[in-house]
Amino acid sequence: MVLHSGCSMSIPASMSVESQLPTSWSPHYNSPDVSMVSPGYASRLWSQDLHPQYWSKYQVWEWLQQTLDMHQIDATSIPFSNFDLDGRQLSSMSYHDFTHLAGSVGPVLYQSLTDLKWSSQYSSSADMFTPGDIKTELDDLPCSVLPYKEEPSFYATSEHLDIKTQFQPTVMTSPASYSPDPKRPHSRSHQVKKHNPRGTHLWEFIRDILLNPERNPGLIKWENRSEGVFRFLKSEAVAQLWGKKKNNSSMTYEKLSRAMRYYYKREILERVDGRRLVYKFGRNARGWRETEK
DNA sequence: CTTATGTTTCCTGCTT
DNA sequence: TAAGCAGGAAACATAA
Repeated sequence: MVLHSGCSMSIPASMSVESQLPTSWSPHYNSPDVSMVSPGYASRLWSQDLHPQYWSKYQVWEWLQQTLDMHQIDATSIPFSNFDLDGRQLSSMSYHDFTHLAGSVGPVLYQSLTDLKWSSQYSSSADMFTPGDIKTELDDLPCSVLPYKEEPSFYATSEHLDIKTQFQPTVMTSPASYSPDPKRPHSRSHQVKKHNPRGTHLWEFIRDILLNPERNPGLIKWENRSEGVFRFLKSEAVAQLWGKKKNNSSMTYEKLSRAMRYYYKREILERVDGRRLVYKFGRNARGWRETEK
């Protein structure tokens, strides 16, 4: 466990699925209401109005996830551990720092951040934004106090992605059109997938859990990492988690699995017969490989 | 308002 | 027997 020490799950042997969930997941948003605006896909953009300077580590991490997603870059392409930073630290990084920490993906991240810094200056009434003296400790609240209730949306993945991803200058196979700017309609030379609220489709949700063994111990497990075969260990718990994300408390594995089966036709998943709770990523699922292509 | 997409919900029947 | 798996149908939610 690399998590905040105070958050160990001290739950009795068998309990409701609720308690099996990684309750340590308690990102804290400064604007509580934001997450409720659109129930389904809450927190569309980690508070657009909040200058990156004030992000917590969690928010930095979430920005990373979303930016990679937006650019269709495999999440394992960069060593997340290099980004265990809060907004203040992140904001002080130079272009060079980014390329150093994220290789070829660095420029994309740098651009994205620069854009966010810029736009947030105008969208928020932030008169301040004095570099250097802000302390973002939102991240370290005792999680026990927080009711596992209406968290923002991304508990599936975590900051401490301690994947074996050695820092490899993985050059994206695709020209990776470096056109950041996730928010401005113009200047998007990159066709963002249609109808994808923010990279939160079921299969992506599952994938992200898989990529975060530390945050989600025992929910889903790789059966064959290189082949993309995985198995649900706590099917109902995963379903509850999914339901929580979609603000649907009546989600069950039965229903979740129906949605999973629809992926066969789209080749996002491949059929694995004979083995219960086992699925396999198909050719149209991206971002799950250790080293993409 | 209309559509397409991506589920969500329910169900019948079969397999482990 | 319980828990999964297969899909068809139809309802829904969201985004464009």
